[in-house]
Amino acid sequence: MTMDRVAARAGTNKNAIYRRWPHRAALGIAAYRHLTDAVMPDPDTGSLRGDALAMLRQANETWSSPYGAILRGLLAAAADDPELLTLMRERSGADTMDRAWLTMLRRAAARGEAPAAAVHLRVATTPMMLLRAEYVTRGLPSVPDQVLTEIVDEVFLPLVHGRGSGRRQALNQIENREGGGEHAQQ
Amino acid sequence: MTMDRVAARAGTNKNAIYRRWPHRAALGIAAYRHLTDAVMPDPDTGSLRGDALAMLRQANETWSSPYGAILRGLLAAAADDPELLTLMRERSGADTMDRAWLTMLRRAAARGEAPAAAVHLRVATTPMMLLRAEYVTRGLPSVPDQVLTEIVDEVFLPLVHGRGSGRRQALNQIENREGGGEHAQQ
DNA sequence: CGTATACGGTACGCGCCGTACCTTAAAAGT
DNA sequence: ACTTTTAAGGTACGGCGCGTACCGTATACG
Repeated sequence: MTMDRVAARAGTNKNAIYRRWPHRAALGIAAYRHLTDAVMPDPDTGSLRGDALAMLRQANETWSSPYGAILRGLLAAAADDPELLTLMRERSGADTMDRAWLTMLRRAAARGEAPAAAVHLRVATTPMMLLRAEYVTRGLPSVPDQVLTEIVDEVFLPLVHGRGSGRRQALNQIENREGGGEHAQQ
Repeated sequence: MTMDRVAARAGTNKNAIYRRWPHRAALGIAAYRHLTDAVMPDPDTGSLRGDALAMLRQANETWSSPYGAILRGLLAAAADDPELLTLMRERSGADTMDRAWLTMLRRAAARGEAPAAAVHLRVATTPMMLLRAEYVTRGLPSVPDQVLTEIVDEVFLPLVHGRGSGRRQALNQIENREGGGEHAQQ
């Protein structure tokens, strides 16, 4: 993903590219938008598990594609540039993704498949966060499907059902929060 | 984190550094080891919540330090080099960390604070994975303490208690696995 | 037909990595 | 005490990649 290569691949030279995009990063963001605008179909398979797996599989496929490779490299290059990172996140449709997960949870709650307390942003974003972290720790462009099912079956679904379904942990959390909550920030 | 700067800061020049470490990455790995060897005290606060928070806080502090900044930059630079990444992970004591989380869960299970089914690698690694993903999505340098408590209270503890505590989701998962398990890989 | 705007091409400066060559000081051997 | 081996510091270079400046050329507009 060098500018020279991009230019060569486009049949021209760097100059034409720098006329349209100020930075290398801007080009990457544009590529990302172009990539994400195409897809993201808000799956509705009828079960929470099916929806979650569909989302994860689609995301995994996206990030494994050649575009994804470019994206990952670009993201890595921008790791030390906070403002660039926020720009990428803003324009990347990441919160569109989060909203999709939330509506997915709402549908599940409406079906009685999940407690209402599971409709929570932190819960909704957890699977994608885990997938992202998996990308970071592995060097690989693709995550095996087994990992995706494990994220869903061993973490996401137990988490969804663990929230609000018991009174024991609710009490636990309340009484423990007394001792830990006021550390908030330093 | 340029080699010239490192050399200048060490009061010498690049040459001496390249005599000891073959790559820039090797230097970073050494720095990481030097960093992680010092700490990691396997906290035992008496409650699962306290232990988890202690681990997360300590990790957050570590990654926010100047060393952490170097590490993050280095990790970003190595994002497209799988063999280097595995080398970093092998020598980084990441699985030491995972083991610490597992023993933490075992202690909690022994105290009756968590079901035995919660002693699971995927569960144990989840909080650190979430923290890592938080670092990726934010520009960092540091994650506010509120996020850490949210990871623990909204995800980790419900997840721990959600596993094995109910028979409904167990059945759910079994019957659903019929329809999804054999997708394994493509 | 002259002019303005956009495009293609070459070349350059800067920063950084990694290496090669040279000089100098300390350690080891005789 | 003198020589030789070894380790260290210093300078310079080649390569790569980003971003910019300068130059030539084609197409649109008055």
